[in-house]
Amino acid sequence: MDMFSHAFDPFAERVLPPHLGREVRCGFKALARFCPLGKEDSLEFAGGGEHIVFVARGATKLVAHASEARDQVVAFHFAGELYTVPEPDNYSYSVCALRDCELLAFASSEFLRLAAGETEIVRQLLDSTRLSLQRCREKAIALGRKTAGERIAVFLLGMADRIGVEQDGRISLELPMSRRDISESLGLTIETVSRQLSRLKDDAVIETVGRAGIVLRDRTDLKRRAGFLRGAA
Amino acid sequence: MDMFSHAFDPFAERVLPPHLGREVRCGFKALARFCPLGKEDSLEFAGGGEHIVFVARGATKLVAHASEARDQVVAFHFAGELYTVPEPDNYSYSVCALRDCELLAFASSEFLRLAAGETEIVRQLLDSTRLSLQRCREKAIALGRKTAGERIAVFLLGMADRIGVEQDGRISLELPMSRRDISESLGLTIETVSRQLSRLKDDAVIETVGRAGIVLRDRTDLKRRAGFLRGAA
DNA sequence: GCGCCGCATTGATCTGGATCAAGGAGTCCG
DNA sequence: CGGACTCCTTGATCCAGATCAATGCGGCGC
Repeated sequence: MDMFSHAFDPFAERVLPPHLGREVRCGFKALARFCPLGKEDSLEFAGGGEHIVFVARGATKLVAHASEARDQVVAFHFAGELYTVPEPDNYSYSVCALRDCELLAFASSEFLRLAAGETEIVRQLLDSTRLSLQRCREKAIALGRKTAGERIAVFLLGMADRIGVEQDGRISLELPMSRRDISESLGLTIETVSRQLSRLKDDAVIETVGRAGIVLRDRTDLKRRAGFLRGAA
Repeated sequence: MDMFSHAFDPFAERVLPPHLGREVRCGFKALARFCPLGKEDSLEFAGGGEHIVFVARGATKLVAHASEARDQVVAFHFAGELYTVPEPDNYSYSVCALRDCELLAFASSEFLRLAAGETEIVRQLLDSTRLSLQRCREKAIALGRKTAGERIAVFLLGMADRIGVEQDGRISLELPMSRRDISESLGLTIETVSRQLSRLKDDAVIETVGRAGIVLRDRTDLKRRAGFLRGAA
């Protein structure tokens, strides 16, 4: 089986309903642009227009270019996730591979035209969009009202939920993004990210394993440091 | 005609397709909770679960309670807009009237069940959600990477697009929200908001009319001050 | 139209995180 | 296995915006 089909299958599995007619299915297959990206490679969508991206394999960041040398990471996405890349407006956006990736990219208008009759696909897209909105709102709350320490705690808890693996009672994660990516996601500098992680290590809340590995030693304490009003325990 | 119908009609007009069957239409009418709110009144959704809100008349803020005395305004919404209020998770959310309002509130799960077969309604909801996501991403960029002056400029330009009226060649707006609301939306303090507005007034970029009135005298200059990379002119 | 109240403005000072500046340590490649 | 390069950490200083503290003034009630 070729690489494209290998990437398309998980998309179909996750987004297209099983009973979907052969023509529509082939329509999506024809519309999908297969994008293998090496680590650090970017997808630019210079052609304008909104796009829909599916991560078949790997991990990506969605970056907004606010101005010269001021980028904001809008979201991280992992294998199996579907999301929208905005049409360039006040900012330009690009998708960048955190590690080797296989993506499927669709022009949003075409995707929606194909999906128009298929409620389940529209519903799937709605659910993905709602999840993105949910995460974006939480990010806005963190950026607007949280201290550096709280943002790091929120970030680690979120990553633990998404890519953490339980290992002898502890949650362990392998961060695919650099300190720079984290700082650009949290509205901080790399120095501040580093200092906050060091503090968590000094306070025995986390352990670090090499550059990317993190083990959460005390999740309760981390939640407390996240400064949530609810579920503070 | 009663107040409820008066509020339901604009909802039906905007969200429900014209050919929609009588039963489904009545289903929505039965599901809608009519909420007249006085200025400063809040809708709390203590019952948990996600909700969908339509603003029939008035203007609202969606507020997240980050922690004791630290609220973040997630979004402002005006008449005719449809949006989702998240289920309480790490934060609790409430909808607050900026002035006298008439809202329709729906339990999200029920709304989606009713809409399940109706692609156009799901599509309408998708479009609303995409717009919310778009705005939320721009907010995240502003909160993560922009200075106080830039945030105020972005805010004024955004409000001008949404509620501004052209008046002898100038754009004039009547802000329904207080300085506190603005500061809680932009991740600043009321003092900083006030100082930045004073500076814009001193620099003859805007005029103020009473507490709420703003006239944009030099929109180009304001765009420059917004620090956009694209369309900087 | 006048006086009161609460929001808004303005000023003085403080501070969390940015910026500037060296080192240190993973990791990759030969 | 070693060398070097890049990313990360740590330390010193600075500054935008927060905080603290008085007034100012628009709008509403009487």
